[in-house]
Amino acid sequence: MAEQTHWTIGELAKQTGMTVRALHHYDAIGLLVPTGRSAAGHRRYATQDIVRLQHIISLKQLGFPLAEAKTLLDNPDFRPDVAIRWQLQRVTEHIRLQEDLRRRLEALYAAVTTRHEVTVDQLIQIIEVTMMIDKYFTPDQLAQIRQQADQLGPAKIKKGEEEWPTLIAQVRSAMAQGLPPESDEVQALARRWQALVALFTGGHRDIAAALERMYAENPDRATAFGIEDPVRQYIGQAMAHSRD
Amino acid sequence: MAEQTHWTIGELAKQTGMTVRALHHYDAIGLLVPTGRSAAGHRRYATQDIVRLQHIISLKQLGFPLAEAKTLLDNPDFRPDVAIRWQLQRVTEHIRLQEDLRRRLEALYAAVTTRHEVTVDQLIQIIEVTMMIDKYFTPDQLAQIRQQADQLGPAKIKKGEEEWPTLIAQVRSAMAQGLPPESDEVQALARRWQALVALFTGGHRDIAAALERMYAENPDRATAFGIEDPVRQYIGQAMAHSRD
DNA sequence: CTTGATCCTCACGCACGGTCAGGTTGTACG
DNA sequence: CGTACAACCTGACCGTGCGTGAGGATCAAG
Repeated sequence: MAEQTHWTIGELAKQTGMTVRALHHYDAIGLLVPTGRSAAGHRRYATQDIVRLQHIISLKQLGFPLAEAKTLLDNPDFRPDVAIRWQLQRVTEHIRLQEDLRRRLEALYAAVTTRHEVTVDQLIQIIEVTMMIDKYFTPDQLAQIRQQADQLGPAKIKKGEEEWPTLIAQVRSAMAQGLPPESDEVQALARRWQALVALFTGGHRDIAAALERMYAENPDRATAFGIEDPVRQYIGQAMAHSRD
Repeated sequence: MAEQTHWTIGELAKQTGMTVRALHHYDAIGLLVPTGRSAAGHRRYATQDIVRLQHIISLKQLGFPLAEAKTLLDNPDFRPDVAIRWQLQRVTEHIRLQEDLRRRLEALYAAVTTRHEVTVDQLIQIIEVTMMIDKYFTPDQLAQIRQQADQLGPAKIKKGEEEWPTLIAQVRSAMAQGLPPESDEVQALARRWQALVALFTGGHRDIAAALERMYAENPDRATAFGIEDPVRQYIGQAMAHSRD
């Protein structure tokens, strides 16, 4: 019962869990060229080929590209620690990006499931809003906003949201009547406006500023919320006056 | 100064930050076919094309494949929440796999940097050991092992590791003398063996069992550590006897 | 009319094999 | 010795999302 000294490609595949096609590929790119061939051209793998294949599989499982596995295995004077650290950095960076993505998808999923029967157009709207939010607010600020929302609770949030249309209508009406921003009536509206903003921003000045910047730079979005540019500028002047 | 109503491919690319080549590609796969062409065959993009491109970019940033973006944009009656949840699952699963990878790479990096001047062959050895460890121990068990290592501190670990060769040599010598496993001398060795194992396993029976199984199923690895199969079986009998 | 920028259509390349297609060899059985 | 059937061979296209030319036509400005 002599030990087997060479194997066919199918035997090797079965032993190692690779596919025959993969081994063909490794042969084609010079990563694992079998030691011999039979008279009819069938690949014959010897012990050293098996060892090398094990090495290849190990490196592959660590996410190394095949080309780099080849480099490593062909130059024994390579610095493994450098290679590993490099690979580690690649993977870490990749994970960071994917986690950003997951956060966005989760925010999106939450936004979509609170409404029902969302159309694709609405979905795109929501995507663009969440993207924009990521652009204008820092992660810190987002965390503060969430915290403030938790403190308020759903009921108060709903009440606050419902107050907006009324307030905007009143501002628009004041503007139509030609009332100056400094007038007592408009100043009262400006105070209510600021209070409502503070309700959601938790009183953080920087968050309110980022919000203002977002609406200023994206008038379309503001209009979608009911605030046309003139309205925004009008109430902006009134609030600026009250700050003096 | 009339509003522009159509754009060339270059203008669109500059506006949206895409490359001309990408827009060619989207045209080729039918994802974004320009509304018109000039007499000479140059692509002319109209307003609705810009809107659609914005949508495409949004979906792409969420990691949707282009084919799926096409499906979504072409069937307005698609269920967005389903699509998002599906995408979320894909991303989550992907992150999980990448994190497994990172854990392995970190363990590997730690193992490599504690030695110096690691050759590729040694690297492969280490990779195979860490892979095997992941196979035989549950994450829980690995955490317990790490905890035990932290409790011991580097000095005691080193001392324990240095004790192994001596002990193995004594066992081998006892075996060569033909001492039965039940003899007092061998029983003493077995007790020291168990104590040494317990030092690293923190006394957890399941971890010791997994370790035993790992060595039993990978005699090569055991031999590399200095424990040939006969030695392992001999001391195994001695320990089994002492358990009765 | 010339020039330089922009546009067009092929067509290959990348990583890692999956998946046929069409043909040859190896091996076990009768 | 013939016949199956399994296993092997090479060659080629496919998917993902474009990058990167090649080689030629068109556009806008001077």
